[in-house]
Amino acid sequence: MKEADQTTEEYILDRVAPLFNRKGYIGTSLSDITEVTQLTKGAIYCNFKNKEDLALKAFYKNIEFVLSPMAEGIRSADNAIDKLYAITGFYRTYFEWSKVRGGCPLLNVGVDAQHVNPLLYQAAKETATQLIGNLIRIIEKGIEHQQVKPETNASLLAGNIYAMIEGGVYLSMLNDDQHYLQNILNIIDQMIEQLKRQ
Amino acid sequence: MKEADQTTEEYILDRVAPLFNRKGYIGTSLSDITEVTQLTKGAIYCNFKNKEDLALKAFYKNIEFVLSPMAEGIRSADNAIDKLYAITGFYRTYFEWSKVRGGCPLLNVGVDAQHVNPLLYQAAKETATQLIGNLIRIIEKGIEHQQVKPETNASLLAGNIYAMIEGGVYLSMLNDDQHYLQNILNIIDQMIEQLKRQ
DNA sequence: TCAAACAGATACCGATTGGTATGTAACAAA
DNA sequence: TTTGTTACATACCAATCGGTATCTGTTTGA
Repeated sequence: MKEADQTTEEYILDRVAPLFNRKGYIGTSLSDITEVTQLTKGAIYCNFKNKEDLALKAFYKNIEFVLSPMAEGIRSADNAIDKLYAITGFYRTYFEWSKVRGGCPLLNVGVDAQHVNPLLYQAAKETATQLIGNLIRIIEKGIEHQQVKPETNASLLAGNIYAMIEGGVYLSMLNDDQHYLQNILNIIDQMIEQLKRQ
Repeated sequence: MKEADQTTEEYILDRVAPLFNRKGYIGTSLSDITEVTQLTKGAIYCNFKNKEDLALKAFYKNIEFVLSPMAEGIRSADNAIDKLYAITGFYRTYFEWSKVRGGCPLLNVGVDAQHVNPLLYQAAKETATQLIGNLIRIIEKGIEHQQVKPETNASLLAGNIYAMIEGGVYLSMLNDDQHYLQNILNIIDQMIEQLKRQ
């Protein structure tokens, strides 16, 4: 079961994170957790303070998992426009990629936890802020290095792009049809093209 | 408590619907329900088959409530372009309007119920299909009556608009800041403006 | 070699879950 | 007035909830 060099904590998180992503905080019970890990409550509470602690770490695990391929794509692009295209390129694979983990954890937790678990909700909020912040910085650097039109409103554009992406993700998940997300990414690509300083 | 001409069933739904919208299907317990209605389980199970039946009817109640002002706006516009502007105009009030009910029921149930309650999930899916369908019909009628550019892809555009709206709703709810939605609606208004057949 | 430390299993806790069987009081039809 | 029906309350059910105290077996350090 457990991989050779993996701690029990990591093993539990690996098994439990997709569960929380799918069924939400309240919807995931401790018996679900013991079943999927094939461990007992003793083992769980030895490695995590409580259910909330486990759910929070599972959320970060999910975020790290689904977004990990994006960072490399951004880094390997050497100008702002290509970095933006790297982001939309990444999200073109996102539907299938995140589906195996139970969908987009940012969307799931942001909606699920809002009136249910303040800590999880705060984590989702901060993650979104961070993602949009990264986008803002890319655009601003692009303006600075004269790759992007100087009149561009970076934070406005970044917010719009992320709203569009999450909306596309939502509709695609709801209908189990990735076209919604793909079509939105096409629109974003058009917006990026018009950002270029010629 | 109960309004004069209101049946007990309607009274229960009125009280319970915002609860389900906020806390989700599993997160809303029968004791939450009896507490908010000041009724007993006997009364609840006399008027509804079970929790699932109640949650489903509560969802439709929520949808009807939050979307009811939109229909009138659309109907009173006499051409496709103005109908589309009526939709974005409605969604400019949507953040504050839906907030008192616990946010957008379509977003909440679509995300909450997916791996938890097939019936609710299906209801959310069908509601989204219906909303996008309405939008498609408006655009197609606009093409037919030569108000909208004939080369417009109605279903593509309708999907994009709804994805953008739901994405804006999501980010606004997450950050408790309606600017995200407003900014997206500005983009959609630009898209509508470019739809005009001149 | 022995004791302390630790990881995990077992067994249990009170509280709460969704649901139901029965009771009761009000009303409607005869 | 009687009788059947309805609407809701009460009281109860087994199952499950998150969490903990205790036990056991292994590992580690002196």
